[in-house]
Amino acid sequence: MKNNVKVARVQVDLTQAQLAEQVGVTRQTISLIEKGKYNPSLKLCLEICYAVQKTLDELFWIDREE
Amino acid sequence: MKNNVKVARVQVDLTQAQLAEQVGVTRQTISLIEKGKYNPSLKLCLEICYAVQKTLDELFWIDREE
DNA sequence: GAATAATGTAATGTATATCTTACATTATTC
DNA sequence: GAATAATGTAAGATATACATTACATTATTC
Repeated sequence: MKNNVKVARVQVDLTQAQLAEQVGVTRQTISLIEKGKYNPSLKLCLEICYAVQKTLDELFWIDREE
Repeated sequence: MKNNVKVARVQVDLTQAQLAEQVGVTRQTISLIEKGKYNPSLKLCLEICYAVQKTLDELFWIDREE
């Protein structure tokens, strides 16, 4: 499972801490999601999409190779 | 938070039990997700998309009215 | 290059997604 | 309409997303 959260976050000029605050989680949670170490909840994914102005499909996908 | 899982599942002619087996969870989990009583993990959402041949954006969205 | 901001990550605690088992209700089939 | 399939849901157990606190490392700014 992979994601584009980091790229999208930088594109809207947010730090991890700022994104975290906007979506209502801690900075650590954002960090772990960007690193692919968490399997985030749908609700959090949708909040992130809203904050970075992307769709679910643009941000998240299954990488069936790994 | 709302979803179209039930409609999409019926469209591909699967029962809750069949979809559950395909995505590797129990029937109860599918039932609760369709009812909107769970906030499923991204991984499970992606598995469901694959099974019912829909994209994340087609199946899941935030309903900001409720 | 020193100060500061941003990010990585570890330990421990909590909330909740999901499982297991079980039974009740509703829809479908003969 | 009786039998069966499909679905709803409840109780208790387990795994893990996420919080909290804290510190280390890396990037940025003056």
